[in-house]
Amino acid sequence: MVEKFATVRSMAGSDTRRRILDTALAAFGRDGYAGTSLDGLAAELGIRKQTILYWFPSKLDLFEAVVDDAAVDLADAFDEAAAGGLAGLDQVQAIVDRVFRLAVHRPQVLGLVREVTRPESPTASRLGARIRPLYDRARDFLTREMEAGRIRRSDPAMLLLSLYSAVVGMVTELEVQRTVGFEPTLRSTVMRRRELMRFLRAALAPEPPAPAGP
Amino acid sequence: MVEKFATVRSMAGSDTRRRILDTALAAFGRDGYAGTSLDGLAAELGIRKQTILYWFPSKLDLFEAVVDDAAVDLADAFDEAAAGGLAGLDQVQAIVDRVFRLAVHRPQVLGLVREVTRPESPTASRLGARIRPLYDRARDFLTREMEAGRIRRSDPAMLLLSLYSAVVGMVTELEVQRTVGFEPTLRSTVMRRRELMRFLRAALAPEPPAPAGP
DNA sequence: CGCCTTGTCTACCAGTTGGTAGAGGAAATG
DNA sequence: CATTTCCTCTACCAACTGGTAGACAAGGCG
Repeated sequence: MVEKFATVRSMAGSDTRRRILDTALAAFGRDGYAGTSLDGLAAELGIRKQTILYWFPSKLDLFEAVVDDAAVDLADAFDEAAAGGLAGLDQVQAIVDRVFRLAVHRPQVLGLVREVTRPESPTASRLGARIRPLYDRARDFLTREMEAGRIRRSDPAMLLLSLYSAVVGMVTELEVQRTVGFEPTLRSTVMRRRELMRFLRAALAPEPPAPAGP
Repeated sequence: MVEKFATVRSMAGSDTRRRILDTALAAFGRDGYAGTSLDGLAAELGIRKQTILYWFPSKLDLFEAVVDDAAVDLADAFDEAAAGGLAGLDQVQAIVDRVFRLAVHRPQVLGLVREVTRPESPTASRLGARIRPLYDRARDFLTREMEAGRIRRSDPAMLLLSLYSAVVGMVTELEVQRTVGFEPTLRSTVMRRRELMRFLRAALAPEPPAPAGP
């Protein structure tokens, strides 16, 4: 039992596989794991459920494949943002910009992040494991920059968690934002990003050299 | 058709209702709306599903009742935190402290917030509507404090969104935190709160009077 | 040509879903 | 006492769930 995809005998099949992955990403990200049914997914794709089960032996297998797929997108985004070799707040900004770009043209990925980080997610650890290297890199980066005095000193791991919460939240909590009157237009996204960056810059900037007393 | 609970003929019934609400809050917050089944809920409660459907005509009705119930808790928490009549960052801190306290002894409420703010939540607008007054108050507060020079000037609505994201994220993203090595102990919760407050204080503090050049 | 692999389909299945109908016990009310 | 109201239950149900079995068409290959 060797690779099913190495033998590219007919291209039709693996195209179906791709389409299933893409549609499933959107569905899982939108409706959650439990809220997504294979029948519904198949209907959306214009195929039968059994075709899905041909490509992915079970719903859980499909979900895991989707998660792995999305993890690649995320990792790519980070790699790309880190490639510039920037330092301090400029590097942070580059990453935030990149995440927002991802949120604009593949919002499903962020939706999935949200779904998969729920405590009872069926693959709680899976995206986590995929993301772990990114986390380590980010923490090392923060540690380094703190030592270089380009970022306010604090616990790097905790700071990273704050950063993560702020960014993912801002990008993800569409519904809150809608309730509160921000229509999710492209313009408002730009505004949100700019405002978030001001927020983060203020939060991260090292304290000014020597102010007054305590 | 008058109040069902005014006539306290036998207390047994309304106790059942309370128990259903509490257990359902935990279940919806943990597993989401779609991931929660009435049968499962009933089993957890040691009653039959039909008893649930006696008190709440449908699953959706139950969910809405749970949301309304949780909204009261949230509103109370905010009222209590705001009652001190503090100003500036101290008021912000009071609210964060209070939210963390809620997160410790009724974590389900925050889980539900997360579930209900999903774009496809069955009652997307419901908690939103309940929360709207809190939002308005908070924004007015920020606007006032900015004018008083106690909080860094920026778009109050956007700033509030950043704050919201950071706090709810920090309190909610348990799974991320676990993956990354923070066991959700009480001690780590205290640490998280302290670190978040340092983060927020830095982000919110008004810029120092007159620093050097750019 | 006949054979095998690949991909999609129809036909089913057992278990679960939210929900309906109504029996029956307990307690308050007349 | 009989009646009514409140509450929980048993017995169902149609629709949907994820998943299995296997038919069948299309193309590659000897």
